[in-house]
Amino acid sequence: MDSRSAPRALRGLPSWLVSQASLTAAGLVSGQLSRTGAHRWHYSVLAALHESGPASQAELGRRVGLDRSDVTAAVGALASAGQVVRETDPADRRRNTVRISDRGTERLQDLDRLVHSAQDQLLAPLSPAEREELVRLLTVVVDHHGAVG
Amino acid sequence: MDSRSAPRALRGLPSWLVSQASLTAAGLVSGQLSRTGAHRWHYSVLAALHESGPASQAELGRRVGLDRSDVTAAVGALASAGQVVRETDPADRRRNTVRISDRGTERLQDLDRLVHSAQDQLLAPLSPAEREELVRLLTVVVDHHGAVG
DNA sequence: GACCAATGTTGGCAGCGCCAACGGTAACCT
DNA sequence: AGGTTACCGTTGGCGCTGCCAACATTGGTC
Repeated sequence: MDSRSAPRALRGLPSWLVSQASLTAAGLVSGQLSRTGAHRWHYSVLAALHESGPASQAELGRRVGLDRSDVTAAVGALASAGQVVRETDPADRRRNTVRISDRGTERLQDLDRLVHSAQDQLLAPLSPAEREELVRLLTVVVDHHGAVG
Repeated sequence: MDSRSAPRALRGLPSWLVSQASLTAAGLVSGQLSRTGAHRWHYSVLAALHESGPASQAELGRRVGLDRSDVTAAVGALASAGQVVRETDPADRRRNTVRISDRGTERLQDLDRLVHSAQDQLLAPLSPAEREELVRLLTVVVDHHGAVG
């Protein structure tokens, strides 16, 4: 589609713009990650583990905004690939403690490069100052609804 | 989820922010529209027809960024509800000319109110100037990829 | 001990964007 | 005229996402 031909009623709509932007963003990120056969939650989960340390699956889901059921699948896949270790927490046998492995850390660095290059593609038409401002505004919006709604 | 607890690696990612924002935006819009049993493409299609006049389904799809197959379903539903009239173009019998009906125009006004109130909810934490700037930045990004990619 | 809450897992659902294929129609071109 | 190419609408399907319901297990609470 040539988005510039879209109705002004849509083009002026923040929800429509953000949805279109999200679509192209997802395409760019997936495009980059697919070069190594990775998916988006791959990166999210590894990044969360690397940054905030081991966690239960439920906790992990809260961090990155994934449903428990989806975390189960994600962690399962990562564990099969040896990028993550899953063992039941002896202190609370309901929990599975998940921690990132060395291989997972290496993997994360690869994905990091790919994801960031996708960001450059996405924000290509914006100046550095504009990119910063966009991130700021989106953060305000997301935080507001993450906390309130 | 409390998005403020998300890993900084994700929180700083434009693609992640835009995806989260899109998700809440879609939720807000759907929430509003669901009060009248409408969907998002309902509004898109009616708005496009109202603004740019009758069009074939393919043309309609190009305008609002919908696949031909999805336009078929959307127009079908709108036609059953009497909000749109679909008749084969005598000048080119491949085409279905779709035009908005009076009932469709009324309907559009209702949806317009609902959609705009959802925008207010979405942008609640932003000042008018910030809202304008966000729309501008998103428009630049969307236009760039709509034209290039 | 009885009750409630949290966890992980499985299975399913709906929306969205996308693609493939088909039959019907139109335009082009030699 | 015929053949090729391209467009159109329709149907059916696929994959990804986010979500919810159920269940069994385990922990905490009264």
